[in-house]
Amino acid sequence: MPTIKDVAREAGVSIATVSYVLNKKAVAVSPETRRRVLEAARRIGYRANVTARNLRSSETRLIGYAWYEPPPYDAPFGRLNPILDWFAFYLARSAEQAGYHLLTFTYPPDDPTPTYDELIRTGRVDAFVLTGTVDNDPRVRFLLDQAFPFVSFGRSTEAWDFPWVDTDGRAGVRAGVEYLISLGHRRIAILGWPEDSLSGNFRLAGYCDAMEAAGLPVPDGYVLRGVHTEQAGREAFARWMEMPPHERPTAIVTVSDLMAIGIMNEARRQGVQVGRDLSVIGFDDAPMTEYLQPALTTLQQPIDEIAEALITMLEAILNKEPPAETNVLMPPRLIIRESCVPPPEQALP
Amino acid sequence: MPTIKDVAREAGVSIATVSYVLNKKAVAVSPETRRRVLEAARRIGYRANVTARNLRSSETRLIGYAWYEPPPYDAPFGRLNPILDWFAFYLARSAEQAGYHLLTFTYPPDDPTPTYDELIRTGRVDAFVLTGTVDNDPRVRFLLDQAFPFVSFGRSTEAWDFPWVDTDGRAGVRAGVEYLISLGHRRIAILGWPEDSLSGNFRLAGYCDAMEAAGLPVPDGYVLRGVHTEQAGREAFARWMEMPPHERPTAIVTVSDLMAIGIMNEARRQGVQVGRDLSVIGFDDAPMTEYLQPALTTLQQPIDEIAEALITMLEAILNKEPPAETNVLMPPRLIIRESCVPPPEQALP
DNA sequence: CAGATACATTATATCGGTCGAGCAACTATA
DNA sequence: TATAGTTGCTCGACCGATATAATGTATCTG
Repeated sequence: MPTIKDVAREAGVSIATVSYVLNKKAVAVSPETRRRVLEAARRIGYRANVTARNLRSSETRLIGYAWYEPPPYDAPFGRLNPILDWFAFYLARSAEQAGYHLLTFTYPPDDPTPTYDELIRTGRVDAFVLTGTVDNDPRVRFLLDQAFPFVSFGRSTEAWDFPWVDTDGRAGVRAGVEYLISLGHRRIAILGWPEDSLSGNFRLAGYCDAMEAAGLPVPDGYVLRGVHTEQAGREAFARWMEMPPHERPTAIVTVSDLMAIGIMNEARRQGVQVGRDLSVIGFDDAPMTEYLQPALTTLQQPIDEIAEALITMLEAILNKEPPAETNVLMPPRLIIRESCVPPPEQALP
Repeated sequence: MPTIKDVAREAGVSIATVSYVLNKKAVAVSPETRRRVLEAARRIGYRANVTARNLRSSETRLIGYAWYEPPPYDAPFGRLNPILDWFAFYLARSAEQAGYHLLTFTYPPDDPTPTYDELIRTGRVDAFVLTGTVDNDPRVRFLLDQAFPFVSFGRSTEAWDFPWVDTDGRAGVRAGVEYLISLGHRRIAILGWPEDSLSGNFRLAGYCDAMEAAGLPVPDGYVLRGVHTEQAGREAFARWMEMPPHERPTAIVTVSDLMAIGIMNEARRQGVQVGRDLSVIGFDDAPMTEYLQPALTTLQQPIDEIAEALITMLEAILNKEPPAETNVLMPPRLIIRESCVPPPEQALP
């Protein structure tokens, strides 16, 4: 590969001049010299070596992004992560527009900090983007502690002040419930995540908002919680079916497509036809959900916009400018498909 | 961050000695000095700066891996890429074990070479891993031309000699068809990809292998082709339903889960019950396919092993050792679920 | 015409490592 | 005892950029 020396020799100037011309800094260079340098650089196909540049400027122009460690390959429910693959794509693209690249790495799920620590100490990256943050997240704690630049897709412990962008699950679920209400539903139930799930609780709050605003009752048993599995969806549906017909929900909101699928599957097994007798809303717009029978109405996270907002935020931080905003909520998009219909005349069979 | 100078000062030796100790090179260092250096490095938490090391050794320890450019976010069928997200994870993990990291980047789908060229010329990466290679792939051509190190998940033009690992789609589909034959099927059809698809043709060849080996006829109309959409699956099924009942296939093999879903959806629409009246096999084991009704029997690509094999290959290439093998086929795993059953007594309704 | 000023360009230190060459001090050999 | 070889460590070039300080040259001023 040609170096700056080759360009200098070719153009008959010093390497400093070449550097000035190519970096268009505020140093006077005669038009003739500039032309000669540019021409020489073009001719020999010169491109500045990033490693050398990075060493000099003590940066890397690399943003660390960790994959989730998936459960063992054949674990049930293990291979469902419908959002993050695309998120990484949009993140990479936004980063490139800002002159950065993504360095993707993995870490053992039990203890992430040594991996982050090593990347910091060896000067591998300039910053991190976190995903899937939870309450009391050890990565957030560690990076805050180290005062190392990062942004996060997702919130964490409320008292911690750090830059994040998150899907507004509360507003999203609220919009979903309002949509059901607009279809005529009054008996709407929700299947959430366990109580220790931050985002699960936000989404649940959105349900409560909408029900309260519409003056609809939330009877005992309408709010169920379960882990992120298809099985949990089946079980929740079975529980609702145990209620007397005139008390059963006519519509169900969930916090994930996977759980919505469980509900749909169990409903079919029990002879309840989703999209006719029952309405269901998922969350995530996972691949394939549009091909379910009926196609699933769901809340799509605006991961493209989230990625862009995160990079904008990170850029400001790395340039030591004050970021415009450091806590951004993005409303999900309600993707209307076939699984929601007006409630049937009489209660469920 | 502490540098090698800090360690040298702390230990009372020269930076060269520190370097020798820490890199355990074959240079004589007294046990006492070694101890002092190690102790000093430990005490101040020294880790060698990778940028400096890389500049000196003119390498980056980074492997470039490009994402597919997905179609616009809301394009139909656009967000289906069930394999590559996990592949990237396994690739990153294998790379880390070999002392490398993954640099992920994107490129405009119409012209990938400038992006690859830029990464090469700026010395951003040491090598590339390609995925989704096609016949006459411009990236393969370009990298071969530049003699830049790379390995590929997937084959390309047969005459080109380059290192690749691929799923043995032929063996996989053959195994799938043999499984159907073992269930008692004799009228087995296949839905493949258009003729210009390399992997589609390999998979089709596996179908022919199995049918021929079992002495089963392949009547006109049993081999259909279509693009990678759910719609293509629906259309293929409709075509088969136009055949006289006693000629219709009792089992269908496909080259992708998405097309299998199309077949299942159209079958349901026409009152044919998959998993009772008809057997269907997919390809990929996409997320969610296990929750379809019936759960889809499919061929799972061993992407974890493929990623590992690719990195092993690449490591040898980068160390300028002759790689053990440069063309490796990995058989897919047949994931048996509910969509395949013995053929019904009489022909399809 | 000396001296100041602006402009254009170059020399060189620097970033933080690696590694070949070289130098003491000590041991082995003739 | 002189020479050669070994061991243990240091010096300094080098990787390829960037940026500061210095230098050379032309122009302007008094």
